[in-house]
Amino acid sequence: MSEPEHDALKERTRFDPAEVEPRILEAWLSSGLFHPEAERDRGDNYSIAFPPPNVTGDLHMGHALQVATQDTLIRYHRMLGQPTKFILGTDHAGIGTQMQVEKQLAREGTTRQAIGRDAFLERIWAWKELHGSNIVDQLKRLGASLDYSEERFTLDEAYAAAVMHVFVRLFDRGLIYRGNYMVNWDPGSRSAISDLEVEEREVADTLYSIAYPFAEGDGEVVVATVRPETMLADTAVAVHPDDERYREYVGREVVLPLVGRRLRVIADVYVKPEFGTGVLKITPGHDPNDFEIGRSHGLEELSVIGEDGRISDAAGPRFAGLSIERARAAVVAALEQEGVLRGSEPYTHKVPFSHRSGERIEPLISLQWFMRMDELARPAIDVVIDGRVRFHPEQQGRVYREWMDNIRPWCISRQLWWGHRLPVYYCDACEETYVTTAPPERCGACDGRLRQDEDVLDTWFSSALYPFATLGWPQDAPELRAFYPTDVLVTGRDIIFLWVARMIMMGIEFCGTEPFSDVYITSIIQAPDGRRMSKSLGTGIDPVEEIDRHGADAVRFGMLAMSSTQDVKYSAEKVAQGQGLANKLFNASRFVLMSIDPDAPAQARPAAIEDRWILSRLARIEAEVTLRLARFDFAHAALGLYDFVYGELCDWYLELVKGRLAGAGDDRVAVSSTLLHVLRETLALAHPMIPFVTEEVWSFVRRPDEGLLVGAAFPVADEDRLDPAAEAELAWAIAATQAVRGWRDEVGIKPKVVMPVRVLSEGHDEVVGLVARMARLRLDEGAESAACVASVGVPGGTVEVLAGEGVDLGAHADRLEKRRTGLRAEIDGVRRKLGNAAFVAKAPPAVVDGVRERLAGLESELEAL
RNA sequence: GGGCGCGUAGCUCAGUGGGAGAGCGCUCGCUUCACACGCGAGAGGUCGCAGGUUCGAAACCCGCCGCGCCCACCA
Repeated sequence: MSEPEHDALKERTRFDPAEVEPRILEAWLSSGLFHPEAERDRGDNYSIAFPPPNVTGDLHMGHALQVATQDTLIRYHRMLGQPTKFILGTDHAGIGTQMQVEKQLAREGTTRQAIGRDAFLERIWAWKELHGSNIVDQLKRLGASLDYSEERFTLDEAYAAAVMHVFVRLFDRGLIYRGNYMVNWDPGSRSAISDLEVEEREVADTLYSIAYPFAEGDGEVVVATVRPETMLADTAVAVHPDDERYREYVGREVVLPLVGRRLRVIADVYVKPEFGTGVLKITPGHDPNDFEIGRSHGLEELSVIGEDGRISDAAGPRFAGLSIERARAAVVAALEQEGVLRGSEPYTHKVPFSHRSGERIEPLISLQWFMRMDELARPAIDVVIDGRVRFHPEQQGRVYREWMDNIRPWCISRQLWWGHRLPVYYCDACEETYVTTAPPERCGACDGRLRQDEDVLDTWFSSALYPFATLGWPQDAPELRAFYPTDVLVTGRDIIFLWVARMIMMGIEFCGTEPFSDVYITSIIQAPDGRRMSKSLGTGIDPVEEIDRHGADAVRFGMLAMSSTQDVKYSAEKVAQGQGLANKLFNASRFVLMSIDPDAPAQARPAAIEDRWILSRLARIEAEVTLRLARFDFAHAALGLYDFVYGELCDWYLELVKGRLAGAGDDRVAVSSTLLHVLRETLALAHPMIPFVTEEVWSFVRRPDEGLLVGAAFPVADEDRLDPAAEAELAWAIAATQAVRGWRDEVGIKPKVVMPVRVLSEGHDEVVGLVARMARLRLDEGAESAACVASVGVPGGTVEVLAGEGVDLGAHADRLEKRRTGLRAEIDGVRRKLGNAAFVAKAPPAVVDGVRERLAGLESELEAL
C-alpha cells in the first residue's frame, strides 16, 4: 500500500456502502467475470436460473432473499473455479402486466377493446420498455452476479419460438386438446384461469331453503343453496341413492319455481344425505360438482351468467343484466313472493376468488384449451422418488408428490392479449383447424382464409420452459450444452406447483433430463408483525430502501441469517447485524493494514500460541462455512462467519497481537504475515455472502498479480493447522481473562489500573502473559514483594491480587460469597449426578469422565476462594 | 376434511439425548492509539401444559392448549 493510500484509508473510519458499492459493481461488470464462455460441455460447469421477476415489477423482499441465497452459491462455485452462469430473465407476466396497462387506459377513459389488439400490445411494449430495466438495476444493487450480457425475456422471438414448438409437439402427442369444460372464470380479467390461480376465502353467506313442488302437485322437495340466482339454470334435483326418505322420489319430476321448467329427480352418490335437507339442486352450468354430475347423467347444461359476471339474456328479461348480488336479491324476493322460500340462515364457507384480480370466481362452461398432465407427471414423480431431484427441506418433496399424484388437466388458454398467442388457425370457410408453427396462407381443404385463435397461453406455460428456453433450446446451442441441466433451483413455496413441477415435467419431456438436481425452497418473508408483506396492506418493505439505509452486504447478510426452513418475520435487527459485520470487517482490515510490517508476505507463520490458535480456528470456520453452504444452511454459514469475525478474530486475536505489532524485529514480520494471511482468507471466505465490503478491502491486500476477489479462489480448510492444544489453552486464557475482568468490574477497580497479581494455576505458562495483557495485570513473580489482598477464581486455579496502587477493595467480599454459593450449588448438582450409580454404570465413560473433570475444576476453584 | 410446521430471555430466533445460547433491547463502566454503527462487564429463562421412555429430556413418544401455512368439489 502506498503512503497516500495509507493516509486515505486512515480517514475512512466507517464502511460507506453508498460510496463503495457503485464503484465495486462497475469493476465487476467490466471484468466480464459474470459471463462464462460456453466453450465446454456440461462437465463441472455450474448454473442457476434465477426465477424471472415480472418485467414491470419491483424488487421485493422475496427477491432479496432469493438473490442472497443464489448469488452466494453462484459466487462460491465461481470461486471454486467452475465456469458459472447465473441465468437472468424476466417474465412477461400475462395477467398482471395486462391489467396494469388496462388500468392506465381506464384512467384515459378508454379500453383495450376500443383501441384494438395491435395498439394495445404496442402500449404494453412501451410500458415494458419504460419499466423493464428497473428490476435489473435493482438486482445489480444487490450485487447479484447474473450474466447481464445475456438477458432473456419470455416474449423474446427465440423464446416465443420455443413456446410454439412445445405447444405443437404436445398437441401432436395428444396431450393438448380443446373442449367445453367448467373453468374458473375470472370476471376481473375476463379470462379463464387455472386451479392454481384460485384462492379460497371465508365468506359469510346465507343458506337459503327453497321448495320445488312436484309436477303432479302432491308435495314438494326442499333444496338448500347459497347461490339462489343459479337456480335459473337448474336442470335436475338430486338425492343420494341410499337415502330412504327420498327413494320413491327418484325418477319423478319437480317444477322449477320462477322458471317453470320440469326437472327430473336423479340419484347420485355425491349428495350428502346429512347436509341440509339431503336434496341438492343441480346446476351443471355454474357449479363444478354439478357439472360432473350433469355430464355423468347426460343433463342439459344451461348458462345464465355471462363472462361479464352478470345475468345473461338466457335467464329471461326479468333478471337479465343484473349483477350477481342484485340478481340474488331479486331471485330471493321473487321466491318469497311465490311462497316457496322455506327459510334462510347465516352460513360461513369457503368461496373461490381470483388470485390475480381479487374478484369472485364464476364457474362457467367455456370452450378452452387444456393440457393433460398425468402422462408428463409420471416421470417427474420418479425423479423425485429416486433422488435425481432433491427438495430442501425434504418434506417439500412429499408435498410435491402429493400434488403430482393427483394432478388434473391444466387450462392453458387465457382470454388476454399480452402473451404467447396460440399457434392455432381456423378456416373461416370449413371446419379445418391447423395447429402449427408454420401456417399455410390459405386453407388446404377449401382454400378459405385462416384466422388465428384469439387466446394466449397461461404465463406459466412459457415459464415451464425457462431453464432450457433461456439457453437457446430447441437449437443445439453451446449454452445449452454447457449449462443444462442447471444445478439448483431456488424459489418460494408458493410456486412449487405453478412453476417448479411444470419445469420438471417439461425438462424431462423436451430435454430428456430433469432441469436441476436440487430445489431449495426459501422462506416466505412476512412483515415484522407476522402479516403477509404486501403493498396493499401497507406491510411491504422495499429492499432498495433497506440497501440505501444499511448497504447491500447488510441486506444480503440479513436475508441469509433470516433464511430458514419455515416462514420468517422480517428482521431489521439481522440486517443491522450484517451492517455491523461489514463495518467491523472493514475496520479490522484498516487496523491490520495500518499496523503490519509492509514488507511481510501473506503466509501462515505461527510464532506464538495465539497464532496457532487463530489458524486453527480459521481452518474450522472455513470447513464449517463450506459444509453449511453444501447443505443450503445459509443462516448458520452467515452467523458462523459473524461469530468468527467478532468473537475470535477481532475480540481476541487482534487484541492479543497488538503488542507484537507495535514491536519490532522478526516476530513483528511473523505476526504480520500470519495476520495478513488470516485476513485474506477471511475476506475470501466471506465474499460469497457479503461481496462488496470484501471486494473493497481485497483491493488493498491483493498482490500485484492478482485480480478481483470475485475471481479469486475460495479458501480450503487446512487440516494441518488444526491445533486442539492451542485451542484448549486459549479457551482457558479467555475464561481466565473474563473472570478477572468481571471481578475488577464488580469491585470497581478502574479500567486503566494495572493490577499486580500472582497466578496460581498449573500448566498455563504459555498464555498467562496473554491474560495479563487482556485483563490489565502485572505478573508479580517475586512472591514476597506484596501482600495478597484478594483472590479471584479462574478455571482450575486462582489469581491472587496483590496490594498496589489503585487496588481499593470495597464490595468484593459480597462478590466472593456470591461466587462461592453458586459454586457450591453447582458442585452439589454434579456430585449428586456422580453419586447416582445408574449414571456411572450406564452413561458412556467419556461423559462420566467429563463430569468428573468438571467437578474437579469446580472444587479447585472453590478451594482457591 | 387431509397434511405440514411452530410455541426457548422483553423482542426476533438458534440449539434436537449429557454443563440453557445469539442478535437487538435493558443496566453498569470505558473519549483503551481499527471501529462510539465501538469496547468491557452484567441482569434477565418452571425451554406452552400434563404424562411417558431413559442413568439423564428443551430435545424422543403420547395427549392437551395456543398460533400459522398448504391441499381439498359438502350445496
